[in-house]
Amino acid sequence: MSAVLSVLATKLSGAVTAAFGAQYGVLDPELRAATKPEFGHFQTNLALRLAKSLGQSPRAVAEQLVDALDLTGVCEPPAIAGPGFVNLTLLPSVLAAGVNEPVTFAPRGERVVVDYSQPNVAKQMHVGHLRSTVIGDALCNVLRYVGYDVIRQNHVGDWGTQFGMMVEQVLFEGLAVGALDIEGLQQLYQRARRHFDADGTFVELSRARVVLLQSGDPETLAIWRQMVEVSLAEFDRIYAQLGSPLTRADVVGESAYNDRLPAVVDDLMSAGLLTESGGALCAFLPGFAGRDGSPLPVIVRKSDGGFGYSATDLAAIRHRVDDLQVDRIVYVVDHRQGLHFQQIFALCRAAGWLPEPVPAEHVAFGTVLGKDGKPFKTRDGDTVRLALLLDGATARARALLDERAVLDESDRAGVAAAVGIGAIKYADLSSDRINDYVFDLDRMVAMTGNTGPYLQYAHARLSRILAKAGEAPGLVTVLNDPAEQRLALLLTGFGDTVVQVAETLQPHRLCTYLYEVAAALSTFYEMCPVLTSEGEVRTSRLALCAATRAVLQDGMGLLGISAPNAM
RNA sequence: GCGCCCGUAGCUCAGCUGGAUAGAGCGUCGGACUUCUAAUCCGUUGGUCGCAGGUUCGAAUCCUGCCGGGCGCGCCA
Repeated sequence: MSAVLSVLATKLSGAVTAAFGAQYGVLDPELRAATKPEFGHFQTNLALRLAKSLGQSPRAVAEQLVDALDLTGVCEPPAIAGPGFVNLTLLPSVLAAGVNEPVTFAPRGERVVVDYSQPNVAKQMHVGHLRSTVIGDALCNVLRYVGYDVIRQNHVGDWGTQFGMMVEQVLFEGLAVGALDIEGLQQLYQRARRHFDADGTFVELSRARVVLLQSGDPETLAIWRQMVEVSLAEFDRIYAQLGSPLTRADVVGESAYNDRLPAVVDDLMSAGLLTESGGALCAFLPGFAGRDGSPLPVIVRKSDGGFGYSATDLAAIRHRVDDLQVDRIVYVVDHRQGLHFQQIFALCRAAGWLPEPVPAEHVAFGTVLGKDGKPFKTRDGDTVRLALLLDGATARARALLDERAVLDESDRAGVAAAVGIGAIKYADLSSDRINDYVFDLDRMVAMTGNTGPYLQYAHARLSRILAKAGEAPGLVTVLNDPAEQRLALLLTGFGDTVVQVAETLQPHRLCTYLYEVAAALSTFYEMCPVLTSEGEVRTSRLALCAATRAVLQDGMGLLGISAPNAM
């Protein structure tokens, strides 16, 4: 809570205690942003809440509350309105102090793992990975900002039966894997798949090859490593283009847990949590039922003796809790895996691997759709390559920059990338992640309304003003114009908004907030001349510009969107 | 069949965890550039919050039941 809000909350609680007794003073002061500008800055609904237990009318309660409330030096005299709302309006000086006060968070001494992006070796990254990566980056930034020690984990799909098949196909073709690119790998996979479906002998060889891989056969591992390397190199390029901080150091693929899988089975077995069913080792947990009402298993070890993805996820949780000592685990994975994570979390709790105080959260997100309302694919039904989408957005941004011709040629490429990529990211982040959304470049790059470019434009305007002013900004002291007050009030809410995002893991709340700031800035920009104003007003407005620019820059930074100084 | 999610203006979405006459953008229509970048701003238009009950001072928000849509439900991840 911002300093201003906590002062108000304390005063309100004090007034309630004084007027009605200590038993009511502990209530949530119900401080909310005013619903309309004419109602002031904040409102409290305490009087309505208290009316019943006190056996008095809400307005009578409100009057007593206001009588007991001393807000001298903080607010205008409080006003009672409607059925019993108490409206509070901060003094301009208090509002100014709130803007001047920097937002800082002390380290929490808590560690969080964020598991996200999760592309698959030998497959092109697609829009699903885009969502996970963009949302995951934003959440990492926000969590770190509010004081968490953040560990990124990219749980790359680099292990499993398909690699036995692929290695076998490589040997069959006598292929030099290192010479392939990601597209070549994907085609190799498809050839292997067809081979596997058509040739029984190849099936046997593939299965044997999986065993060789998992038991560490040098030749098999060498080929597998080359496939991983080709894929990681491609992921590195995409992350760089996307502006994601993910690196090789964050990659902890499924293969990393291979050595720990037997222990997962052994320990579950000792704990009496495993049942043999159809040759597979399964955990049946209360509350999970399948299609016909029969118990739904978590398959920990498959009937062929291999480990499934559940075993890997279980091992990962143990590693994170025991070795990384985390206090919170976050998975940014599409919503279709909701049931899977419920089962994994429940099993870990049952096994005692995931202590009660450590929350494990599935940050679910919806599907990216094409304009036809179906999952986003090419006309041929293939997944759309991420690199091409990013190029497309950047090209459109470039076309707009060329048209406007405000930037030098040499600056346009960099800004076009920032704007194009920013547009895609913002479109992904700005509505509640649980919703599906339609990938429509036209709309994203239209750059009008609630879009990334709108925020960037506001920031660029501020950068220009501050550069032209040519002086270090001072402090906000004068807030007379309604446009100034509106902007200042919004700026004081930055810290609270970021905290909310850290709690709910919903980045769109930050988007909504930043859009409101940018819109308020635009109005201020129209109504209040800065450079041509004089004296203290000019100084104060410059400071307000600097504060707004800082919030926009920090906020976009948290979203993973860069803010050019001109566009 | 069971479970999770979604349903708010013509379209795309918010709605701060129960508060005032439900808000933005796009679109429509009408204004504002010799003035800090008009990728902007100001005004206008537009809703039976899927439907029906319930809870209470008060419901888009919480509960129940329906309707419509998406997704998931044993060896893929």
